[in-house]
Amino acid sequence: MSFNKFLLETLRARGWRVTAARRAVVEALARAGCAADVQTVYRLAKRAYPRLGLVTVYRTLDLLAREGWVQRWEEGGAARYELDQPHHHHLVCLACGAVQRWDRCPVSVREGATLGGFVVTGHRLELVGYCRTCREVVR
Amino acid sequence: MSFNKFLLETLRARGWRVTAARRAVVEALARAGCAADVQTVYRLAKRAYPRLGLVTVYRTLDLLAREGWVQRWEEGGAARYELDQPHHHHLVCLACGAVQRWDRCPVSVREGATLGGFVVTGHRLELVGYCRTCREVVR
DNA sequence: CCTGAAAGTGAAAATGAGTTTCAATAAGTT
DNA sequence: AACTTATTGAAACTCATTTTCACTTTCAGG
Repeated sequence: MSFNKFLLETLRARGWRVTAARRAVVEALARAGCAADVQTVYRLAKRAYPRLGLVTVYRTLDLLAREGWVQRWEEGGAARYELDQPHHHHLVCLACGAVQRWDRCPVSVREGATLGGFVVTGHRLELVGYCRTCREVVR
Repeated sequence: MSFNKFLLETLRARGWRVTAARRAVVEALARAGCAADVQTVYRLAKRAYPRLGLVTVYRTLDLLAREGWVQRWEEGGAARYELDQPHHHHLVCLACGAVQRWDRCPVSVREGATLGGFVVTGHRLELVGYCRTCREVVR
């Protein structure tokens, strides 16, 4: 809970208002864990603050992304968000679509590297394959 | 042109019909190069086969992806496709959205590796940053 | 070469994620 | 408490993608 408070207070310090809707979204995001889609965040947040609108979830996630508190990425036609945690990647199951977090980084290109004029500021890696369950079921 | 023929004949051998629409899409895809969006493929293919419908482009790209001839990935709300070429990755510019192909692979996890029950069959890597042009303009 | 069953097609309508608009509401300053 | 202005929710909208369905084409078998 302390992290959420810090996040919200930092937002306030930067001139944004701290509202019930934003509090609910931040809390939902923290509970949702890795790579939650908008609907999941919406459902969780609405539990704590029933008159929350979906639009506000989009707006808040966008705000948090622009302020650097969450990462945004796309998978299967819908965006996913997660609180900006220590550098990690994702294991995406081709059969069931489940996303697992994986804490190692097997990418040898570091921030600031220049590749023929292109300056690298970061990277996104997804390892695709089959999760333990689907591995047995499929094929 | 020979590659396209091979692709189409292989499809036929697997029981799919080779149609004018599919020929046009495959040719467009070959011309489009790296990471073409659906609209680009559609525009190119329609030149060769004017009564082509957009729906058929979606369907054909989907077929080719399922048959393993093209890679599909998502970026900025619209899917991109490209003929499955030798393993490579993409440099995505945060400012202008341009996508460049990059032929090296800095990922040390190989196919077949098992990570706590998850079997890796492949990976997708995007290096994000600023292209030569935007690097000078932005900031 | 014909022919017919089944696959494939295009147009239009439907879906669904995400965005915009706008009048009403609430945060935080005075 | 009053006031200014950011924020909100609902509804309408946009745009990529999918579905439906009546019509067309492919190609295996004659």
